[in-house]
Amino acid sequence: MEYNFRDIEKKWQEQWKAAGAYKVSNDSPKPKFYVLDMFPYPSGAGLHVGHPLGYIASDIYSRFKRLKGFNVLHPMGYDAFGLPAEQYAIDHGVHPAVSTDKNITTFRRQLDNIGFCFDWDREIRTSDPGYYKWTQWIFLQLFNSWYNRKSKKAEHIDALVAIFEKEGNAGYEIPHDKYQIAKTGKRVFTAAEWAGFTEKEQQDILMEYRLAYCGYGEVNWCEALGTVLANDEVINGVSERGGHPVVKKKLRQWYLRITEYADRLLEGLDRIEFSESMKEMQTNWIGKSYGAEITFNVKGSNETLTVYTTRPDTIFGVDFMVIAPEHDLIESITTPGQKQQVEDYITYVKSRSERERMAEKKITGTFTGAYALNPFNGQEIPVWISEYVLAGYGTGAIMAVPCGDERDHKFAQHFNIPITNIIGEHYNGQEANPTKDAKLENSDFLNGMVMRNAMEVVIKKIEEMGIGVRKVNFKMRDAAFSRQRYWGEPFPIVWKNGIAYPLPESELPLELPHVDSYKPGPEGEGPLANIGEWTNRYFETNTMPGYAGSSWYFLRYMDPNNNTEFCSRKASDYWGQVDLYIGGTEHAVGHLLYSRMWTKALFDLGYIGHDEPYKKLVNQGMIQGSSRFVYRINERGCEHLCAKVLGEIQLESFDLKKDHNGGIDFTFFSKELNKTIAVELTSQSTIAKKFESRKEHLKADTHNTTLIFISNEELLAKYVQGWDVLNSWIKSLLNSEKHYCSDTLNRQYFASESKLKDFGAEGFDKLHVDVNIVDGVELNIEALKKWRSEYESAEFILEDGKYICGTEVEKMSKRLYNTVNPDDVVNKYGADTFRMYEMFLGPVEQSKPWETKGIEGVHRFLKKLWRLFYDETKGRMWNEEKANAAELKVLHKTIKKIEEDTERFSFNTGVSAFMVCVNELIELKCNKKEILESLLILLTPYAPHISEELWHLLGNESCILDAEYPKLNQSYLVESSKEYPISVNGKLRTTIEIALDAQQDDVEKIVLGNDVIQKWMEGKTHKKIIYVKGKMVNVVV
RNA sequence: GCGCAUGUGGUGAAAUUGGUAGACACGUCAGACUUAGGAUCUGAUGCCGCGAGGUGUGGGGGUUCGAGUCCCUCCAUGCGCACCA
Repeated sequence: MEYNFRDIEKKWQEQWKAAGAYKVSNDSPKPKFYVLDMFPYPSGAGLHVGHPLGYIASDIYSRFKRLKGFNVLHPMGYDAFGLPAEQYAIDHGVHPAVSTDKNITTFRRQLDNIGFCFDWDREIRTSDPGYYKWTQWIFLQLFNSWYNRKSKKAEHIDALVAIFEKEGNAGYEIPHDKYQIAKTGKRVFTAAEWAGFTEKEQQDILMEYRLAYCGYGEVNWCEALGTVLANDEVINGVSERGGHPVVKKKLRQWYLRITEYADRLLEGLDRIEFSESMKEMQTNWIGKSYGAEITFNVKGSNETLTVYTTRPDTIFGVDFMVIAPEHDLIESITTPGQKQQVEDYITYVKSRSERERMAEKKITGTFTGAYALNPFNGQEIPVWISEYVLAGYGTGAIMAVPCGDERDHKFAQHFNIPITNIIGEHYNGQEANPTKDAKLENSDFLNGMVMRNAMEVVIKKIEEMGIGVRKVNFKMRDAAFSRQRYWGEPFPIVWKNGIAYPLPESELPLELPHVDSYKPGPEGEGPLANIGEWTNRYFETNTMPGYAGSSWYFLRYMDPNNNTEFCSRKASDYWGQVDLYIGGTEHAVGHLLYSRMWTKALFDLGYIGHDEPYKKLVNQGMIQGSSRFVYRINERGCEHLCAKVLGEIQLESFDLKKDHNGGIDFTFFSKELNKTIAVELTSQSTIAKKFESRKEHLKADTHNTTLIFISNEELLAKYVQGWDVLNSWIKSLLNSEKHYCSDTLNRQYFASESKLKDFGAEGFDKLHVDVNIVDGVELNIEALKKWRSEYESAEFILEDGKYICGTEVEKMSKRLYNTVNPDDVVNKYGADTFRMYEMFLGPVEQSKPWETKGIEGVHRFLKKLWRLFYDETKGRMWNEEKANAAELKVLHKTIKKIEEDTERFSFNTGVSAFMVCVNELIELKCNKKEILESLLILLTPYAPHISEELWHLLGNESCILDAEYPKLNQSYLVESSKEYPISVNGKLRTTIEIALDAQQDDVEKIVLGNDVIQKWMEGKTHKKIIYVKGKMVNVVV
């Protein structure tokens, strides 16, 4: 009886499905455990081996917890709205719903192949109206809420209206600190004023408070494509597709007021188990800083310039100001002399994406001609514009202190702005020093004060003088929450007279209408603006962004079929937080912040009982592709090769030179033969024509020229036969009296990696080939010929009879032909092998390239395990004898290791522990059911199919998925002595077996009595002996 | 540019708390069995050296009896940076 994984896996997958083995109930006496994978987007390319990495990890953990007696929720679904489907629709005319559906079917089939324990009855899709009804509903809750800074939580907007009616907004500042009420030009109003506002005026004000609000924002607008582009679709100011110019354009956008939650998002990080780096990324993204806003007068103007600084202590080191190119003040303060320059600069900046502006190493900027005045000493400070200052952060203006800030320093050096040193010897004149511990100099009333302490003094002073305020700032901006696209959730909003009215709940879901074209609407609006029945009803034409549906999906899994609520309070109270969330770091600051904010808002409004969605986060690394390349020899390669041969022939009587007039590659004059030899290399397809026309030229020739026209193809054909063949062939052509013109097949030549040196650095084209037709690095030539018809007649320049490909680690992507389909791997080795191999590759958190080499080892392990039970020739191996101490020790060592490793997500070492265990049992010739049965339970989370099969073959009737996890018995593991490593001066010299309960004195005697140690001590006496019980001994001499 | 992560044999990696570096596999080499082997089994395998021994965790420096692990610094690679999801 052999290990027939195909039958076994098929059989159990069917039986588990029929028995509803993965069905999870919301009602169980067992403790709950919620394991979640990050929401996948079902791309058209299907799953590649990189995708399941995290799913396998979470599946193992889920099954482990289930065996440990938990009621485990482990659901799966699809983040089904998204740009790729829409782009596909634009290119191919297929409705995104249709292509998405198809993609999901493929995804599902591929997932099923791997044997996951998902409860598919709970599947959700964000594009399903039954789902997005609730996305829209939550949006309405956000729209109908405001953030009360006093109670520090979201509340219904009606409560705010009641406050306004009673007392105006004096106690509740408008969140956006620059906003002024259009009618009054002020930020504050009384109850009476409120009552006097029109509905529109009232609604405009309320919009400034809502958690989901409508405003205006700059986007990357591409006129030629008629669409808005993502930052990474813009390269060097032009669109990635088509290379059309891209400019900034203000468009009406929806936003989420996530900034109101900045402090709570920071605070919440202390209560959740994310990696430190993840918390750090979120903290940096939120970017809370403490400082001051200081207002400067502008010389000869009524305008004032307000800057935000985190270092008010450096106020006397300010040598210039830098304002963002979008800054409102530019127009009014720019002097006539600088106007043209400023305008040119702004035009340049408009073409640049924010990313480019921040990444730019080149220093750019221009002077406005204006001067700000230092409020303390009246010093004139030139005001510059530069792209490194972003309008959205702080006040969009900074005071530059070159001696303390690297970027300011570079800017000052570049534009020759004199630098004031306020930190004495801490500044070396070469580079900035951002210290806070220097004593201030050149700083008026601050002189002699340590910078750190001076901050507080300055802030107090500027507040006294009324020229500034203490200010906490956040780098985080409100989250843009709309897209000018089709394939997303429609907003349940109706616009009437410029007022946004929420659709009543009873009209949800507002379904996405059918469109015939996915082209953008007028003025940068989305495709929905093209639909009459949509615009006639004044519906919002923007749609929600990709992260809308994924911001709350973990709640829907708890209660996926609820038609009356997004998730019942009973269900969310039972399941609570996601106990384990597995996914990539790429979501660090997007999805993971947004979903945390949504959770907090829903918590504030009383819909759920917890305010952090994910208790523990494990980041899975990416599986990268290991690309393979073939090298096609090109024209330059042939020339290089020919030159090499000609050089080697070393015909002294020939004078090698380039013929510049005739376009001939090589021209020789032979004194001996008294003739000129012209060697031309060209491709077979054009050689005959060139040869004839050259012959025509020769009629008037006085140099007695012999033409040698060699095609690239023939040159390479000779090269393939060997260097000597090529060499003597060319020699014979040169010595011949006759003209020569190649006549061979037109074909491509590919050179194996080590042959490339004959063709020069640019003599070949590097082409991706499908990794699936390469065995390791050796190309399957026949498969390549079949892969592309153009390669059918290709020739290969081999090394040792093989074609060796080049390799490179890249992102795994269809485009790079380096994807490996899990279906193929599962088909060849089985799901159990695939699961264990993915884990065996290395720690889940780490990124690594996929290599199929090595999977044999894992497959071999499963076969070895199988042979402990059944042997192909000997039949049944297992017996019911009593286990001895050695066997029990192996088992319990394994129980301990597997439990620990699984619990800490160290699945790779877990797999090796199984291997060690099986190796040791084979060594002990142990086939005892008592041992093997427990081992199977341990193995179930990793390799469920083989475990279930053998479990039943041992005579069990029940399902192994709910078996009782073996209990560790420490007493089997107790040791009495240990082989200690003994070092002399830190260098390992020998090992000695010493009892574990030995005391310092005993150990010293034993060690000093050892011959090897005596030898290494070289007669010297020991200074001390370090003895760490159970670890090691070190003799210091 | 800013932020984060990662660098250990020919390869994937292990070393959980500062305590025997390279577990477990792949590959390679040698051997056994076999009509056969892309099956199975046995042994060897970081590097240098015949050996004694030396040396070795990206480079340089430091702390320590002892550093892959801690600190400083430099280098390389990968990921993210707000409309990809």
